[in-house]
Amino acid sequence: MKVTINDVAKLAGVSMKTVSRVINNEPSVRKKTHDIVMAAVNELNYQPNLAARNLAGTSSYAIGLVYDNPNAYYVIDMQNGVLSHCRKEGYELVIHPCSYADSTMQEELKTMIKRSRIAGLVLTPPLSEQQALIDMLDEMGMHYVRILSGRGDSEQTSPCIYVNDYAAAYEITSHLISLGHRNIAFICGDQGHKSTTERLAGYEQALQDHSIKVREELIYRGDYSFESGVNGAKALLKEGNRLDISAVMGGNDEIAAGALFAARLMDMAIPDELSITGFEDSPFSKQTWPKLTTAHQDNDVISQHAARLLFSKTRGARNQDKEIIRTFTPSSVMRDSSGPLS
Amino acid sequence: MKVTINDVAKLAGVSMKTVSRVINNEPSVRKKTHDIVMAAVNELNYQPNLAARNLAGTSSYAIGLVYDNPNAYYVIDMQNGVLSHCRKEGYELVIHPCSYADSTMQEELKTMIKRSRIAGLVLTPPLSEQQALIDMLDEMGMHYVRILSGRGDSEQTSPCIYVNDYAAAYEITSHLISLGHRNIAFICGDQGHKSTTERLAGYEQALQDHSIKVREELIYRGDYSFESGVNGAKALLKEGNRLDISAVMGGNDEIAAGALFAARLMDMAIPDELSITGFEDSPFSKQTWPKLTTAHQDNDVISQHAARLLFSKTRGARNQDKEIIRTFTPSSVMRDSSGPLS
DNA sequence: TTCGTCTTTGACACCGGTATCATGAGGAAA
DNA sequence: TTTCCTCATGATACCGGTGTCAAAGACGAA
Repeated sequence: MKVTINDVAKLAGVSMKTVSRVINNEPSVRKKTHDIVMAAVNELNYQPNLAARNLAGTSSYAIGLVYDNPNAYYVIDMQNGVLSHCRKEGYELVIHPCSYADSTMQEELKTMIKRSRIAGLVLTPPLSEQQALIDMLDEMGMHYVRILSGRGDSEQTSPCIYVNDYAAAYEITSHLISLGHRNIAFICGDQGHKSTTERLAGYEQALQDHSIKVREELIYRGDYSFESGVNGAKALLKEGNRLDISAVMGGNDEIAAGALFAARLMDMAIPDELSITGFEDSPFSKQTWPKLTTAHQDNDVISQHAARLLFSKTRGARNQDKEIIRTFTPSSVMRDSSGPLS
Repeated sequence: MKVTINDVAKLAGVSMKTVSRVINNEPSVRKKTHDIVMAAVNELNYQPNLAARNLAGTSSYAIGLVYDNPNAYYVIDMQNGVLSHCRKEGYELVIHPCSYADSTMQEELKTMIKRSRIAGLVLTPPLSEQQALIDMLDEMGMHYVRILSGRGDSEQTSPCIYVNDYAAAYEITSHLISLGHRNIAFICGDQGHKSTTERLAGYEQALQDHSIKVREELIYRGDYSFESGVNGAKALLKEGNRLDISAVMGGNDEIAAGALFAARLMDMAIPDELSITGFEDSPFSKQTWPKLTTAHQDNDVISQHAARLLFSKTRGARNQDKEIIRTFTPSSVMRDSSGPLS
């Protein structure tokens, strides 16, 4: 029933160590031997036992994906990207959802790492921003790759993948300005998240570069939820406020969808009376009415890159230290929820 | 740095086998010994190495979640439910997304099972309906729990969790009828999926029970996508069709959202001119305008139950064979997309 | 006290690979 | 041909637990 390395060795007429060498692509194996062994591997349909490898080897064949993100689409994208790389390399993926507000989170993560002998971690925001967590991992000597909101200008010593939310927000804001908008409101996501700060910063910089004053009363601080979008839009657009808002930028698509909902409640025509934009290009941003203008970030590519980076650190110390840091900039997608100032 | 069972044994002054007995809750360990060992375990913060356990033991400490479902919310719910149980029991979860249309799917799954020494599987629809897959698992002697669309009336020998889509569709249809609707259209999801058949059957039965003839031309066969909802609604509501449709039931929320979008394109007021209903109660069904009437299925509970069922099969053969089958019936949630016939 | 029986504990092989180091084979230089 | 060196291969310990079976201990009855 189950085929072990010994069965392969016997069939190939070599020692098990040679089989081990072949399946691990180690050097010093004669081409001919290699072929004989591979033939045996294929004939028996041999699959190395992960548990045995993890137990015997110095580094394990499992990596972890740690996240605290309510966005199902985001999580799935991350998983799929990392997983596709794992399969290619014969690794296992251990997913670890957790809550960054939970005080036992660090201990639980530590436990998970010890139990499963994790070789490396992919950290997604906002966990990737938690210094205490990073310190713990450094102390443990764990390998990790962080996905962060940022501009990639800092000199990191650990591998990072930056998502340039600043530039994306700058672009969207500029777009709105080019459409004639001057009174542009911004509904922020969770306070304390780097993405919130970065997106807001991009927005402010774009305004300033176009000589538009940043007005604090146009900034609503909420969280990354639909409800926050509804409430933010209601508060900003309330009659009597006289803020003259002609465009609302949402911190993400959910917020934008909420703003859309609120606008509908207030009988405002989108985009004629009000432009609304989102962030992240979630699938549902194409399913709202009207379809959302937003910023597309390629989570598939990002997560695959993260996995690749992690493997290059984990495996041989070959081609290391180059391209430890990489920056992805989301690109704006113009759809129907934004239009010229009327 | 890393604590092994031997360290614990040494500290407790017993043999490693005794420690093994204690952490596995085996019988025949004196209370006093048990306490001494546990004290040592806690003091050293010992975590048994999963790889070693998997390698040495007869059954492993990993289960798999197999799915082929484009709905991110659904997948996340399933994962979380199963995962919460896994953590409780000290198991690892191996997620295995795959495509049921892919001819290599079965081989890949087999490979995964062999590599990771999976103790059991949770199968979600539509994979859980594939007889060839089930046969393969039976042949391998794998444990599995299936989540299926069905009414739980068949005499299954393997553990199943039924989601009674039939009853849910019946309920929603009846609701629409009670609102005065007579010409109710139905936009189906993927052909060949059990949920499609069941939901359609519930719809038809409800019509018949209210002496309304089932009209084939009111049934649009598409798939579980937003686009399908758009196209279906367009086709059904096309001017000149003269079908007199006053309500459209979507096979799931995405279809319903698509129908909503199409209605908007055609300038139809919802629910005044047309009622629309969905299925599944995805988060975005609360975020459309108007909010969708739909059927809520408790995926958290379902997936937790699936995991529990699997563990009871995997572990000791203690309390087995009772409640191999369980049926959950989604409950309808009335929101704003459905209203009385005007 | 002594014996038999049941309970508790320990010694040791084993799971299926990897790591280390020794050994054998083959080729170039002397 | 012999010597030396390098490359290819194999023998064996080991990773950290579990399973088996035998030994030791506890306890009641004779």
